Formats: sequence, structure tokens, C-alpha cells
Amino acid sequence: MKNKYLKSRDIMAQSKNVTFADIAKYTNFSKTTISRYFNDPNSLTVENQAIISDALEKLNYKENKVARILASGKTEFIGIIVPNLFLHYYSEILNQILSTYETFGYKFLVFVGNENEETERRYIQELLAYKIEGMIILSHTIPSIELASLQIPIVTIEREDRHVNSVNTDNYMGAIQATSLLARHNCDVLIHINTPTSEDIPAYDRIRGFKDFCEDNHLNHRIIIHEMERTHESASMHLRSILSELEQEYSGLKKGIFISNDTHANILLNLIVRKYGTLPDDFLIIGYDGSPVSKEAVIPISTVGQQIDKIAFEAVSLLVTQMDERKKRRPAPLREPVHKMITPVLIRRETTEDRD
Amino acid sequence: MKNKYLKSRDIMAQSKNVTFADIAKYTNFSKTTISRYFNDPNSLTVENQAIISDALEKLNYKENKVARILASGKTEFIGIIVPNLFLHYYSEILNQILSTYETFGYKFLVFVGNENEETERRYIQELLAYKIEGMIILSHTIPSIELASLQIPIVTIEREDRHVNSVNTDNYMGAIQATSLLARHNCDVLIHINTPTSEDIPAYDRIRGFKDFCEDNHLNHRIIIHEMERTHESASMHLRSILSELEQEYSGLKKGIFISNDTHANILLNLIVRKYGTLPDDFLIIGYDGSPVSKEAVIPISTVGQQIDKIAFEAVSLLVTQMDERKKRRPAPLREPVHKMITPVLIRRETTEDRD
DNA sequence: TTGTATGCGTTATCAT
DNA sequence: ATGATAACGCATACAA
Repeated sequence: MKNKYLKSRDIMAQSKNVTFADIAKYTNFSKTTISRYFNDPNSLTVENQAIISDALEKLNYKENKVARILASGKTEFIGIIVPNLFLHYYSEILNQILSTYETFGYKFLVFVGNENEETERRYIQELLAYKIEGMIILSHTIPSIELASLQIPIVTIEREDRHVNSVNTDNYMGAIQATSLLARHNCDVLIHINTPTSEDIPAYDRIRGFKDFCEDNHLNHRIIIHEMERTHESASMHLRSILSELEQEYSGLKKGIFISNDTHANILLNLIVRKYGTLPDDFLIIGYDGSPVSKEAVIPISTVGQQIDKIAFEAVSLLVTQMDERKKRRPAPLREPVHKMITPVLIRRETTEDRD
Repeated sequence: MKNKYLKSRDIMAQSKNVTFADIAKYTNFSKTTISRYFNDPNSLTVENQAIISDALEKLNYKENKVARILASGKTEFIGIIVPNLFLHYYSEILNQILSTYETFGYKFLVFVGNENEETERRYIQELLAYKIEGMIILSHTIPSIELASLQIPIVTIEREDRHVNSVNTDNYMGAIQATSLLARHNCDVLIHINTPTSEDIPAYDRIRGFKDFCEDNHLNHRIIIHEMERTHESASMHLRSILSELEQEYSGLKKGIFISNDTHANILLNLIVRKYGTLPDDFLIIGYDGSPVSKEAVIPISTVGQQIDKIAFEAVSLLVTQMDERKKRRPAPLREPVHKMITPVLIRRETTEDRD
């Protein structure tokens, strides 16, 4: 007996959806043939394709990918966990990742982590429950060894990545580019300002690169590692004291400052401009990231530009490779994690031009 | 005969998933009881709950929400189409929307529109294929009448919204706040700078509010509508010429400038500071949005702060209400679109303080 | 409180 | 080239 039970869903507003069964009945084909129309149209005669095509129009068929997922096991979902979106770097990465839909067709389920391990674990479980095929992790909260244990393709971006695949900017090269630019301007002292950074995250190479370059070239240099917290106010406060210390210590000397991100570079620049009405000749500043603030600053700031579009594309691309591999009958999983490097691009603006 | 067919999926890497059937066999309950454990645990005895709970552990069960969706018809998916993520306003809105997961439990499928109608229609079809329960649209591309025809709960944010529900900032009030602040400082002339804006989008009320306030209070004023394009360079160029015109036209007069967004306010400010080394007393500037650039500018910029967290929360909340309504046996769909207003907050900073 | 039967809408397998 | 039928893993109406 058909429709012995009446499900509450059937009497809901959206009425009943048109399914393959309806199309089949209407066209006198089987459901299988309708399915073939979508997945292997060439196996049908052209006439029959036309018949089905018409029926779809007539009945106003809407595809249901949920059913397809259940039957095929392929969700075409990628999960993303991003630490936040107020830093331009992350929102732009997300932007570029989402844009790869046009290339790869994967859909993205996005979560914003909140620095809390348990919360992010819940997010991951939720993502797994939706049968995502792979994950891109930008959040730093969960150690890569734990991520690796999830047994699902994973790519991380600019975070600790010992046990998982990753795509990172070549931070070392970026630091070299920045430092050598300052050196070419014959600064009397090179200064690197950064926040406390764990040695196992890629950004630590910015410190390493600066140090190596200065030492290799016997340049007078100084590394200032200082906590800044996350607010503009506290960063501003800390940079103010760093600035006054620099002015005392290196009075009259030409100071080349490589500071670890554009936001902080902008704050430092503003402190100086507020004090002198301009950027004095004995200050050269270069930031890192190539974010809009560097261009929009009162004096456009030189910076090491991350190629975010490439980073994002490589990340998705690397993930897709693994996900494809997994769909083969005899998958050959990667034995060693792959770590891709994207070279940054030096962007020269006014803060490193000689103004005398 | 069991397992008459062997599906290729079963021999894939992930081996076979543990299902309710396995749990049922292991515990000697029926699949229904296992299902109840998840959906209505109190209908089981505490002992049996424990038995099942143990079995889940032992067998390492992972829930499959795709199957649940197919059976229940509820995806808990909300689709989002955002125009871009390089404007801080949009990335912050997205951030806040995603954060409502903790409150409402809905997951988000996110697409970045690219101003192309056909593309965005494809995105919408894809979202519908995944059986999203509702949509939040920030993109301006598709007219609200077309959105309304989709027969799915929709909320838009700060865009043309005649035929759909929406949440917007009270732009009119924001303009009043900004203009009256300038007025209180006894400016000789009030100037509003904006870009060409369609009358049917909420932001047009910024112009209307400025105009009404000035006329009602018989204030000398001027509205400058000028194309700026999307790049920093072109906006900078256009604002430079606007600035020089203002300096000629209103030389010696105290100028109160209300400019339509913080990014442009910052550019204008920088042009002035580059010229004079500071912001002269006869310039007062107030922006709109309350984005980070207003705080991080060389001289912190007064602005009309959008309460993005509230906007996002109200949008999701309004959407959830509709989605819930739809799940009732006798849904009472809204007859008229609902338009919620969020009042902005005036943020006073240095650019509107008297400096003489 | 628990179980049985049926359905959700597609894809995969085998057969013709 | 097409069809019949069994999955996919879970939820729900109804019975007990």
C-alpha cells in the first residue's frame, strides 16, 4: 500500500518535491535513466535526452544534492576553521579560498575559531558529521599531531604544521627582502620589532631571516621582541615606549625598522608623524603582509606582500589532490607531509625612500 | 541475501562506517532505539542510555548528519552571499553571522558574489540544491523581487529590500547624528561627500538625513556626489580634487565634512595631513561605519559606528524565526516583509574636536 | 519504553 | 541503451 504513513514534512509549506521518480513516471523511463541523464548523458540517445530535459522544465525539477551525497558518499564539502576575520589577512585568505569554487567546485563550511581548544574540537566534529572531504585550518589552537590523527585530508596555512600538509609564505625570504632593502639605504642600525613568536610557526622565520642577514653582513642590528596584546590601544602604548627608547638610544643615527606586520607599522608611523608632522629622514620603516593599511597609511608604507591569492589557491589545490587520491581504489596516501612555500613580493613605498 | 552488491565505496580507504544498525546489533536494541538515544534520550531508561553510550565508545561511532538530513528534511544550513570580503564591513558581518552558530546551531555555506548576476544565480541554485533552510544576502546584484520568488526564508542586509525581510542600520539617524555633531561645533558650512547611490538602498538615507537636518535647521550646506571607483588610487585622486575645490570655495570658513565611509574619510584626512602636517582647525571630519581604519588613522577619525554584532544577530534571529515558522504544521508566512533597524552609535574622536 | 515498517532521493550493481 | 533493485544511514508513524 502506498503512502501508508503521512509524514509531517509532506504537509509542510514547501509541498512535495519533484524527484527522479516523478520524472521517470512522466517520461516512462526508469529512475536509473533519469540519473544517467545527469551523470552520464552520453549514454542516452539525443532524443531521449531532449525528452527528459523537457520533463525537467515542465515539472520544475530541483536537484537534491543531499540525497546524492548519501548515495555517492561525495559531499564536495571542505571545512574551514579560521581564527578570526578582523585581521585583513584572514578575511582575504578566506575570500580567496571561497573563490576557488569556480575552479574546483568544492563548497565551504566555515567556522570562526575562538582560541578555545574544546570549541574548535566541537567545530571539527560537526564538520566531520557533515562528511566533509577535507579541511583547511588557519587557526593555531589545535596541534598538528592531533589534526593528523583525524584521518582526513588537511592543509594548514601559516601555523604549526609538523604533521600535516601546509602552504606558507616564505617568511625567511620575506625577512631577507625587507632587511636587505633597509641595508641598501645604508642605515646605521637595523631594528626588527616583533611579538613573542613560537619557533614552530612559520612566522618565526621572519626573525631568523632578519638575524641571519644582519649577521652574515656584519650589520649593526637589534631585535626587539615585545608583547603587544591584540588591541590597538595597547599596541599603540607599547610602540610608543619602544619608539622613545629608539630615539634615545640611536639619536642622530639612521634607523631602518622592519616591523612584523603592517598594522603595527602603521601605528609606529602614526606616532612618528604625529610627533614630527612627517616621517623624518632618519627613520625607514617596512612592514609585513601587504594589507590595505600599508597602502592607505598617511605615508604609504613599504611592506613584504603576501601573495594571498596564490597561497589560497595552492592550499585548495593541494587539498584537492589528496581528496582525489582518496577516491581511487588503491589510494597512496602521502607518507611525508608536504609543505609548500609561496614567495612574498617586496613592495617599495615612501617609508623606505630616502627623503633627504 | 545480504550485501548482494558490493559498493566501490566500501572498499575505499575509510573502510566502513559504524551505523545505527551496528550499534543496534551490538546492544540488542533496534535502530529506532538508537535513534531515540540521540533525538529523545529521556524516552530511554537511564541504564539503557548508558549501555548505548558505552557501545558508541566501543565501536567508535561517528554521526552522519547527511543521512539525518535526508530522513528529517532539516539541514540546519543557511546560505550566505556576500559581495566581497576586502571591505571590513562585510568581513565583520560575516564574522558575526558565523559566530551565531553558538546560539542557533545553524551551519553556513558561504559564497562570495562577484557582481555578476548569472554567477550569483548559479550560487543560489547550488545553495538550494543543498537544501539550505534560509538565506542571508548582502550582495546587491539580484533584485529583491527575484529573491522573494525563491520561496525560501530570506533576510538581506543593507541592500535593496522592498520584497524581502531585512536588517539595516538606521542610516537616517546616523546621518542626523553626524550632521548635528558638526553643527554643534558651529561650522560655517556643512559638506556631505558621497558616491552615486540608488534611492532604494538603505544607505541613501545618509544623504537624506544630512539634507533634512541642514534644511530644518537652516544651515549652510553642500552635497557633493562623486564617483570614486573602487581603488584607493582613484578615490584618492577624486578626493584630492574635491579637497582643493573646497579649499578655494570655502577659504577661511570652518568646514564640517560628513563623508560616507571611513575609508574615504581616511584618505581625505591623509591628504590634508600630508599638506599641512596636521589637521587644521577649519576642518572637521566625520566618517561612517566605525571600521578599524577610523581608529587607526593618523588622527583618529570620528565616525558613525555600525553595530555590526547586533545587525548580524538580528539577521540570523529573524531568519530563524521564519525557518521555525515553516516547520510548523500550519505555517503562517509573513504577509509583509519585515525591515528591522539598528541604531548606529556616534563615535567622537579627534577629527571633530575643536583644536584651537 | 521499545520495536517494525516505511520513506527520504539519489547512486551503484547487475541484468537485459 | 535501459531497467529493476538494493543500498546510503537515519527519522518517523504507528503498533505493542
